[in-house]
Amino acid sequence: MVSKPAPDATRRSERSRRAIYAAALALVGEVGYPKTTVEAIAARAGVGKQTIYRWWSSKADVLLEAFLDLAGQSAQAVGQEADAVPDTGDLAADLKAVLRATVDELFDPRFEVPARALAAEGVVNEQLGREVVAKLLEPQLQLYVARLRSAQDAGAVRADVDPRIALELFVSPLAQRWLQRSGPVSYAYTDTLVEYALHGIAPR
Amino acid sequence: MVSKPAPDATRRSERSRRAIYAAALALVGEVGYPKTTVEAIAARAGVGKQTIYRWWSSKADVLLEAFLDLAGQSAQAVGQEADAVPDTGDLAADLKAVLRATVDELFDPRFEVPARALAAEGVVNEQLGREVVAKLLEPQLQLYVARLRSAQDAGAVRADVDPRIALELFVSPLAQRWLQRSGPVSYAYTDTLVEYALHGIAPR
Amino acid sequence: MVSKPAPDATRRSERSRRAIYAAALALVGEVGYPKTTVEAIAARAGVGKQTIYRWWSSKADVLLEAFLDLAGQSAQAVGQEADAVPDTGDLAADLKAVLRATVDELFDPRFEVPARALAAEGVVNEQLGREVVAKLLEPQLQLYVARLRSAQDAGAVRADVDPRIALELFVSPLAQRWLQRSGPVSYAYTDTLVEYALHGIAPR
Amino acid sequence: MVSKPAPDATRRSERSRRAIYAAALALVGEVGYPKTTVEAIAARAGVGKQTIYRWWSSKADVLLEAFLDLAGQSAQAVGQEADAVPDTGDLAADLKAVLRATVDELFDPRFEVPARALAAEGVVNEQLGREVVAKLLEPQLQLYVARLRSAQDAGAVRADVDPRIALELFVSPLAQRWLQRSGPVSYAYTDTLVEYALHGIAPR
DNA sequence: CCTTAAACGAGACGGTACGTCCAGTCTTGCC
DNA sequence: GGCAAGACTGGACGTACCGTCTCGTTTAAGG
Repeated sequence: MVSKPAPDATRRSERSRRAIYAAALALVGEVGYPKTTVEAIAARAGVGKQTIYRWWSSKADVLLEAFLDLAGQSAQAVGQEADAVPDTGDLAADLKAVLRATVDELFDPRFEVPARALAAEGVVNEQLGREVVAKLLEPQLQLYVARLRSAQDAGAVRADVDPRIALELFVSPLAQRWLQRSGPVSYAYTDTLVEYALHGIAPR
Repeated sequence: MVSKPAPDATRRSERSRRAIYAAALALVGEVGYPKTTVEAIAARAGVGKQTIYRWWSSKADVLLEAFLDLAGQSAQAVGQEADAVPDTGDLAADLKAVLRATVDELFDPRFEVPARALAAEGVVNEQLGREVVAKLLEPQLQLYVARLRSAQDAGAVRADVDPRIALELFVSPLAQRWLQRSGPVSYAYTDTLVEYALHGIAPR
Repeated sequence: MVSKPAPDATRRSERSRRAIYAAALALVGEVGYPKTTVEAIAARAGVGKQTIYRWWSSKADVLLEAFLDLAGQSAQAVGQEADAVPDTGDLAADLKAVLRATVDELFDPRFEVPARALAAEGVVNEQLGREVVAKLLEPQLQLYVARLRSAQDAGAVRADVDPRIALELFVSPLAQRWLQRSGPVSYAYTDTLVEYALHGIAPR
Repeated sequence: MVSKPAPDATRRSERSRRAIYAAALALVGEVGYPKTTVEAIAARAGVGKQTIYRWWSSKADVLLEAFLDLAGQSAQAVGQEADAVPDTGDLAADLKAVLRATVDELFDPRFEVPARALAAEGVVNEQLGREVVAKLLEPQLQLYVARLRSAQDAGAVRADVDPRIALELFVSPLAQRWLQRSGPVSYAYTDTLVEYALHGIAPR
C-alpha cells in the first residue's frame, strides 16, 4: 500500500501559511473555537481549502501551530531572556513576580481565547493534548524547574524535594482557577500560593 | 421580543429522560464526546430529537445532567457518608487516602470520558463551565474545606491559612496532571503532594 | 381486528366545527394551501389537534368541507334560484351571461385560493379528486346540461348532441385557462367560446 | 441585499444531473409526488442533498426539468417530425388521430404520474405553473395552431376564427377530463369533440 | 529562457449533523 | 366522552461544514 506522496515543503507558499495563521487566530478570537471552521479560515485567508488540508491534519493542528508562531514572535519581541524565571536570590519574590506576570498574560485577550481553545481540545484529544503539553506547557514549566534547582543549590529549598512536582504547588492552582473558572485570580492569590507552597500549611 | 413558551415540566416523560441519560453516557463512552451527536442520542434512546431540544439547549447540557444523575446515583449506592473526607485525626493520612481514591476514580472509564468531555467543554463555554464548577467541582472541594477546618481546630493546620486556597495545593496538581496529561499520576505522586503541601518545600 | 370506535357525532361541538372551517379558509387565503398546517388551523381555531383528526382524515378533507360550507352559505345568501342557468330562450345570450358571471367568481379572492388548492390536490389525490368533482364540479355542470336539453327541446341545439359533452366546449377552455394560467380570461374570450361552440369553426 | 453567488455551471457534474432526473422520475412513479422527498431523491441518486439545492430551488423544479428532459429524449427517439400534427388535407381526420394518440399518452404511466404532479403543483404555485405552460403546454398547443392555420388557408376553417382559441374546443375538454377525472376518456369521446368543434352544436 | 510539474485559488462533490417544523398519536385534566 | 392543551416518536426540511476531488493558474526549479 502506498500512502499519499508527501507534499514538497520547499515549494510551500510562505504567504499562505502566514495568512492562515492570521485568519485562524482572528477567527478564534472573534467567534470562538467551536464556530471557527476550516472553510472560514480558508476564505478569510484567501486560500483554497486544500492548502489547509495539505499541510495540517485538523483545525486544532492549525491553531496549535498558529499559536506557537504567535508565542514565538512575542518571545522574540520581548527579548531572548524574557522567558526565564528571574533569579535575584530571593526565591519567594522571584516566584511571586513571575506568577503576577503570568496572571496578566492569562487575561490578555490575544492569548486567552486561543490558549483556552487549545487546552480544551487537548483535554479531549489525547494526541493534540500531548503536543500542547510538550511544545507549550512543559517548556514553561522547565523554567521553574531550573529556578528551583538553583534555589536548592542555594539552600532555599530542601534537597530531597522534586522540583518538577514542587512547581505544581503554585502553578497548577493558578492554571485550574483560570481554565475552570473555579475561583478568583489575583496577585494576592498567587502570592498566597507561593507562601503556602514554600512553608506548608501545617504549623512550623 | 417573545420567547417560546416554556414546556410543561409536570407532563414530562420520565422514561424518555432516563433513556436519554443512558444513551448519552453510553455514546460518549463508546465514540467519545465530539463524535457523540444529538441525533445518535435520540436514536439510541428511542426518542424524537425534539424531545431533547425541548428540555436541553445543547449536547453539553444533556451530558452535564446525565453525569450529575450518574454521580447522584453512585453516591446513593455507596451510602450517605461516602462523600466526606474521613477524619481520623491524622490529617496527612486522611488526605492521602482520599487522593488515592480520587486517582482510582479519575481513571475509572465510566467516569473518565464524560468527565473529561464536560471539563473540556467548560473550558471553552463559560456558561457550562460555571455550571460544572458549581454543581460538580465545588461541592467536592467543600469537603476538603470542612476537613481542613477541622484540622485547624485540632491545631494541625495554621489558623491563618485559607482552607479554600490550601486545598488547591494538592487537588489542583492532581487535576492538572489528569486533565492535561502533563505528568504521571500515582499514589506516590499524590502522597508527595500532601507532604509538600503540609510542610512546604523550604527547609523547616 | 377492531377498528377505532367511531366518534359519537351527536356530541360533536358545533362551535369547534365552525371555528375550524373559518380558520382553514383564512389560513389558505393568507399563506396558501401548502403552508397551511393542521397545527396552525387548530391553533387559530382555538381547538385541540385531536379534534381535527377525530372528524377529518386530512388537511384536504377539512378544506373541502369548509369550502362546501362556504359555497352553501353563498348560495343561500343569493337565493334559491341563483344556481340555475337562466333560460330566456336565447341560448347564446344565456350562456354568455353565465360564463361572464363565472369569470367574475373565478377571480374573487375568497373563492380563488381555496378552489385552486382543492383542484390541485384533486389532480394528484384521486380520492379527494372524485369528491371534488362529485360534490363541487358536477352539480354545476348539470345546470348546463339542463339548459342545453331545454335548448334541444326548443330546436336551438341539434337533437343528436350529447349535452354533457357539448357543455365542455365552452366550460373546459375557461376552466383550463384559469387553472393553468394558459391564456388570458376575458368576457370577449368567453363570448367567443360560445360562438365557436354553437356554430363550429368550419365554414357553415 | 447580497444574494448567494451563482454556482459555476461549467463545472457541474453531468453524471449527478442525470442520476437526479432518473431518481426523481422513478420515485414519483413509485410513491407519488407528495411522498417523494428531496432526501430520497438524493439518496437514490447517490448524491448529496446540497447538490440538488445548489441547482434547483425545489422538488417541483427538479421534476419539471426531469420531465422536460424525458420529453426531449422521447421526441428525439421518435424522430424529428413526430411532434407535428399531421396534415393529410382532412382536418377532422388529422385532429382525431392526434387526439387519439394523446389519449394513449395521457394514460402511459411513465408520463401520467409526473405530468399530473407538475400540473397540480402549477395550479397552486404560479411561478412553476407559468414555466410548465411555457415549456410544456404551449409548444404542444402551437402545433395545433399551425395545423388550423393551414386549414384556414385550405378553406376548411373560417378565416375569422382565432386558432389559439379554436384549439381549446377539443383540447381543453380532454385535458380537464384527464386532470380532474370529471368524465370518461375514450376515442369516441375525442372524435365527438372534434365533430362538435368543427360544426358546432347548433342546427346547421 | 523555457519547460514542466507541483502548489495553489476556487469551488463542486458525496456526506453527516444540525436545529426546526409538522404529522399523527397519546395522555392529562376540565366540562 | 368530547374537548383544549400539548408532549411524544418520527421524519423531512433546508443549511452549514466536513474532507476529497477536480479544475485552470501561478510559480519556481532544472534542463
